[in-house]
Amino acid sequence: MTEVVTRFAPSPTGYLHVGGARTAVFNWLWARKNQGRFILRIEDTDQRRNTPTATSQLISDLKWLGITWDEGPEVGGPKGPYLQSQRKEIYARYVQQLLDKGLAYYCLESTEDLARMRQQAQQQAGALIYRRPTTCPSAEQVRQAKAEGRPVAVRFAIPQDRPIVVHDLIRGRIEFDPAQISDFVILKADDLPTYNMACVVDDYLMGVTHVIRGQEHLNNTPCQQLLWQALFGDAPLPIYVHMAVTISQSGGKLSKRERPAALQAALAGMTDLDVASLARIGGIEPQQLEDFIAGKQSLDMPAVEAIAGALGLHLPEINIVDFRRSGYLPEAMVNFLALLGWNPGGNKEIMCIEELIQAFDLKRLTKANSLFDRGKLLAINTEHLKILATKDMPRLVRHLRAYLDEVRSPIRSADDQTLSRLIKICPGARTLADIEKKCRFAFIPTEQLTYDQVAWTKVMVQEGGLQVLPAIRQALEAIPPDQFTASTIEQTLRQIAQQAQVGLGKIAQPIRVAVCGSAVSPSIADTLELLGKPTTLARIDQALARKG
RNA sequence: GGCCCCAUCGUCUAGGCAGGUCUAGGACAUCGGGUUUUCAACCCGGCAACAGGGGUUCGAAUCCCCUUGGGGCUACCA
Repeated sequence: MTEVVTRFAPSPTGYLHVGGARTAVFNWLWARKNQGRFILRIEDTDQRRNTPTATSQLISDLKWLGITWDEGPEVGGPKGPYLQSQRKEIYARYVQQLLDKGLAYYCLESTEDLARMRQQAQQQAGALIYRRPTTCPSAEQVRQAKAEGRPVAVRFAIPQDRPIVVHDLIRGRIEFDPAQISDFVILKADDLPTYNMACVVDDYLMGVTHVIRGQEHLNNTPCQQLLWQALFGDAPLPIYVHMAVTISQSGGKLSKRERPAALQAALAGMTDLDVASLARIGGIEPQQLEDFIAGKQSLDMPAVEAIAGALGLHLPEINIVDFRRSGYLPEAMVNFLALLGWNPGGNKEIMCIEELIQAFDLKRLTKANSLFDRGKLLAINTEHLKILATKDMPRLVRHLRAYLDEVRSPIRSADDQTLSRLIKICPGARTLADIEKKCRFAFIPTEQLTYDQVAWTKVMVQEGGLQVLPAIRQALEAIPPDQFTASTIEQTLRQIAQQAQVGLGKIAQPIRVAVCGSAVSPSIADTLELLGKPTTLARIDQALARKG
């Protein structure tokens, strides 16, 4: 039995996308399940699209998810380098081999030539299918073209003598007609290989046994298989596994465009817009914002996020960072991603990493595309939050701290013991953001406390909260400082409620609004204990003074 | 347009390959009720699906064909 080797091979064009993360999860799970190796390979052969920071961002997103690789950037390995841009000479050797064997040939068309040919083909049959001309450019012509700075590419000649049969682990036998497949470019004019070429060479050299990827690559597979056979003869092909893809609510691919689209839709639906100040927040011109709202112009991410943030708008999460910033747990993310297109067969859904590795099986991958459902993610996150709180509090505290740092919450100054306490007094929280929102009142100075006007009017004015507050204050003040604990506070408040013959809510809500400024916080006793006696009293006084 | 993949509740799916045990199971969402000091969580209950049409068969969600619908590819992107 040969060792299982899988790889995740993203092209570094930005943040790690959920779809990419899902591919990474499946490859990683399969390698771990089989005690095999998992490789991270960076496919940066497109010089125009790659951004310099993308690789490090990608790496930090994978690390956050808890995905570790045995070979790749940062950890190295025997088959490196793991950045394709650093493997140029390797690919060049293999391209030359194909050229020598007559299985590939040069072509000298310019981009404009190809565009013209494509247009012509469109009018007749459909797509352009490039075929080897009877006489290909000679070595002399190639040299001359290069000297003149004209583009020179190398194409692979698709053998036309037999159908191409691909075997896919979940889809079975798939037959392709070679007449439908264009002779594709393997070496670009910039001397870098194309995806199909680099992928095949690297998968072979790195000993990849299972190619697990999205089904958008299914049509590349005959090309890659042909290339593999031309280059490596009878060497066993990797096992191809084309997973169904994840699509968005709107139908197509889950795209980064969803975030700007959500913002645009929200802005377009607003009546009283302060375009000038919003544009300033986004760091753009008012006219640009107008055009964006009208759908005439796009905005870059920082601008989109700044404006959405100013409006308190929640944008749909697309990248792994988005989920991290929304307070999701990595183990919930991995659990959810794994369940998108796979399931263990029984009714078990909530699984920790170890359980996922145990249960994972490529044969149980689903064939149909699935819709990304954030509601389900939320539910899974809620479960994991609950599990971690009882089974691994230190770990949960680390997650919470990382989240607080990420969103620069005032709570981030608290020590670990306090964080663990916050988690305990927020038992039903769905995300780390819930905990932050619910507890931040205790970490801002009393004088900077803001009051939610709706809650204030309802609880303090309409329901007469301000009238009962002085008596409550008196009772709380009577509690000795060393006994100002949740249980004593609760006892005291219940007594007041009983004597006044009202429900606890009539007592608790006015205090809550007075000390938190809002109608939402942990249970009232926990809230006051967290605040401490002096602050509690000071805030009640401040609230009482507020009525004027 | 051409080629490839796919099709069970609103969503993720079990069941399909080895046809009867499926009056189709679970989870999320939703709705109703309960608990409750707010939010959330929690408990109980309800609604809800085999895309359509033809075959094969004693019998089809399951096998075959067609239609329809969805997705992907059709780059010197990956």
